[in-house]
Amino acid sequence: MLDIKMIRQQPDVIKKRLATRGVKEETIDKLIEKDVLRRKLVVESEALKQERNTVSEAIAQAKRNKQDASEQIQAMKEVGAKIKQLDEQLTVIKDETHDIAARLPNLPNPTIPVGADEEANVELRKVGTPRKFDFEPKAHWDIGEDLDILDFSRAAKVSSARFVFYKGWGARLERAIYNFMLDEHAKEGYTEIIPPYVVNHNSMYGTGQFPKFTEDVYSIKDQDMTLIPTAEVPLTNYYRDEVIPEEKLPVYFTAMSPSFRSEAGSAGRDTRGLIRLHQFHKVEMVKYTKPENSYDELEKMTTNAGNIMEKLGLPYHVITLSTGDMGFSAAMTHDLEVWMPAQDTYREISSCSNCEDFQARRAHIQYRDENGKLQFVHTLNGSGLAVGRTVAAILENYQNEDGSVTVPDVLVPYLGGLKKITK
RNA sequence: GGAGAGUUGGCAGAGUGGUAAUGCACCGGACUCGAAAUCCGGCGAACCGGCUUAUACCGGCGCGCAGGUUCAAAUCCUGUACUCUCCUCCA
Repeated sequence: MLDIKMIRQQPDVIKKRLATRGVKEETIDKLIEKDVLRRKLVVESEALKQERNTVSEAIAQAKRNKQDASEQIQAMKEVGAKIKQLDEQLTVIKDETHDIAARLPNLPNPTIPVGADEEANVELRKVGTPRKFDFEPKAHWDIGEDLDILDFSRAAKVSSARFVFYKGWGARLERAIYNFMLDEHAKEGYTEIIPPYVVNHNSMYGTGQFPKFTEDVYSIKDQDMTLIPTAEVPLTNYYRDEVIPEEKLPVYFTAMSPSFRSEAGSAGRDTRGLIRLHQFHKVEMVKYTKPENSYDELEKMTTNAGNIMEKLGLPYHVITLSTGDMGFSAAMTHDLEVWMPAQDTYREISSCSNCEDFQARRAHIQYRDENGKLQFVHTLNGSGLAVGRTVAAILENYQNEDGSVTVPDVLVPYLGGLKKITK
């Protein structure tokens, strides 16, 4: 949520910056127009309420003195009716204002590339060198099915397309990977959390998924319950409606959780393999920081995600997303993309974002500064990493010509000493 | 699933229709070499608006949330969320 006072004070600046994210100027004009009307109604209503309070006090006084107050009571009846009418108008205009404001994306950080889509993203750095294969590398879904460690067709039978059974060493590999990731994050000072995987509407609103993106998630019918699309939701809402003691900041959380996504609108994309499923595991990192530290913390978080890949020996690069490619709540996002040999390209495996005070404002997450004033914290979130995509990357990058897959050294202890997955 | 109790500042806690006590904490002052104790005064109810460069000031709102009754609601009525206790069930 953006600060309405800021929009009121510098509408042109806001329009210009939000235009880079596809927000029309008319939307802001409409918002401001409604805000003007809202404040006009507030002033009118409050003036009448003040009168009512004053006269009511006089009525109370008269009653105590056993005097007649019927004239004043009669007058207040009319005032009361007028107030009711104004407040009804006010409720409508408030809802309308909120509907617009709640759907405005965050202001992009001024330093990020401006562009309509991923074409404008900028590569920050490249880490590791893609391996040269002296045979034709197979896609991870073929490797997984040949080794009988991934089963997509039975998942389609039991559930639907875009689900998978991990089996045997496949399941074991998935578990090894997220245990490894959680252990690494613990070393960096993140507190491990196992959050609820189902959350209420307020939580979805707090992180910015609702009201705009209800189509992208699975909600339970007739209940205020939604399957989390990412652990970011419970982790960031942990401190919703709270004032965090200053000395606790920054707060670092990490959690492994399933993520559920309806993938509405992505029909036909990544239809095979582990890349785009309705349910996948992800190790998430979330931070609450003071405003002045949030960008340093974003760099650190991006490094934390990158370190996982380096330890796993996976080549990757880091990009900064352009204004048009960024998620709704983010002010700046670094994506980490892992090298996928069979597709001969980099694919997103992590996304680290600084939301500044956008989510904190929605979710009312504050701290008291040295002057005792309430300030919104900054919130950050990042994947560290998407586990299914990590499995895919390992299968493809570590495959051997005979169809076996070498286990990355750091995972060997997590797989009971196994060094190679074979048939 | 059934029954009951509860939800009021940072914390504790009073308030059965007349417009949110009190204590602790916090801030200021007195006393003191200084501190503690004591005394005096004050702030403080996530918020919104007016006037402002900003404070200050003024007003509204505000007693879990949403409605209703009333000139007037923490208080009465309806619905609902959550917490706790007991019963039932359960990994």
